[in-house]
Amino acid sequence: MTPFDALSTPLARRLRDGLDRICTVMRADQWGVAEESGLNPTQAHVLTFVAGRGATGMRVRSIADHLGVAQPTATDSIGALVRKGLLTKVADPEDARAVAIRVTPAGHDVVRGLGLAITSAERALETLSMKEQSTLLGLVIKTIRALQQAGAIPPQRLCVSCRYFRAYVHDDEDIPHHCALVDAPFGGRHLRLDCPEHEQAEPEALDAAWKVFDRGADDLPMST
Amino acid sequence: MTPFDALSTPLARRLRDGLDRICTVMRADQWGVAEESGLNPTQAHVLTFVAGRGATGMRVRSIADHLGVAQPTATDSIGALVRKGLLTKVADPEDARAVAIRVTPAGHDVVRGLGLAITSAERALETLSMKEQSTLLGLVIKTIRALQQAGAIPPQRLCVSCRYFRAYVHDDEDIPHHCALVDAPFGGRHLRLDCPEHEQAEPEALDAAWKVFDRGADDLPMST
DNA sequence: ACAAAATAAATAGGAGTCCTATTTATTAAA
DNA sequence: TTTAATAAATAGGACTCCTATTTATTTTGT
Repeated sequence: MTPFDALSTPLARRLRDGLDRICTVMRADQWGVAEESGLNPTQAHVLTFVAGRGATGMRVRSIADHLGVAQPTATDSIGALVRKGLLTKVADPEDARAVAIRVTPAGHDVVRGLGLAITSAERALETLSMKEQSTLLGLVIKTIRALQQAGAIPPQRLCVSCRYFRAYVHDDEDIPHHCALVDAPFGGRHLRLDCPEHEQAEPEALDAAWKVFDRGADDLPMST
Repeated sequence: MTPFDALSTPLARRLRDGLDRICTVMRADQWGVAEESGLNPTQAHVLTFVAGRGATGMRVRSIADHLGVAQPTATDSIGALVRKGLLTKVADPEDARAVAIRVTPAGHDVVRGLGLAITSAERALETLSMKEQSTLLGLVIKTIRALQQAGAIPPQRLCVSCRYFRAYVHDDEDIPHHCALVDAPFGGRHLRLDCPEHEQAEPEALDAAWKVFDRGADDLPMST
């Protein structure tokens, strides 16, 4: 039918390479943003991660896993942040081998500053239509799920893997989902990738939820 | 209607953060792949970039721009690759200030090896349906265009910006586009992000092509 | 033609990433 | 309890990545 099927690189490969291009920009963006706070991208990443989760203190290991780097690398970056007074390390009461890493007040200030920046990647994504953005979000979430299932990244706090999530339970196609925690309907464009209120659903429930989500997103009839 | 519109982070921001998660995996992937060849991700990136374009020799500046790093950083990495015998630097005949950087035969061998690896990101993308992958490709391309227009990345050799590209000229919805260079129809799933045969279209033609592409991808009638 | 401005790349200098391998504690298991 | 597994730190080394500056050329404006 067309010679392209045979000749071109596999679709998934091209997709990966395309995402890689976007990643390049994001790295460069991050230097710009982080630098204003006297940090580099890795430090900024560590700091915001701990700020987002570590009210009670994070372990070195989970920080390393989240960043996708070796544990000594995380130790390095945490050290740099401790030196700058943005993180503290205290003994973990539950395990004498471990440390609990927390953000200092100064650290929280920096995190706030980092959050204000709008990067060129974000601006580029804003040029897509709402519908496109929301489609893209769905596809990104599915990709993250696959990565999670493959063990390539630690579990994320996704709406779709939450016990309070109910996929496609409303007729309104604009906001077909429901969050049982706040007891409100919402739509694909509202799906979160890292919800603080997330509570992991049971495996069977999770499977079922994903199935509904998969079916719904692809080719749902346009009404009811 | 739903409290989520008011409460949640902007869609583009969540999208960026989601892509960021995928980037993290890709960085980690790249360590694994590159390391087998005795390289690190940056070196692998430089090497494949030069191999893909630099038959006649690349400038330090374009390599730096492609990687999104400062020029001295590119000098560093090029130096590491020259030391390893994978790149060579020769005086540029057109400009005595510049150098032409080329891949050595040993370098080409390494590039071949790098290309064989299948990363976990690629595998994750393969779990999406063909339709989803091809939708995602379209959205990635649009995002790259926006980044290009904002000057955040140098021009890519995209089908859609090529003078041989004809968007939506065929009735067959599976392969609606046409490449005038090879004179064959092809579909969204075949779109390239870095085609060696690419020739930049004139600005007005480009605008027109993008317009057709934009309209087509979003909500084209299902037949004819 | 010629000083001034712009450009190509290298250098200097320094903080910090990132790795593997190993060591030091502590906790869990056989 | 030995033995294993785990949490984190250390050691050591190659390189990334930055800003600022320097050294050559080219390009421009007069």
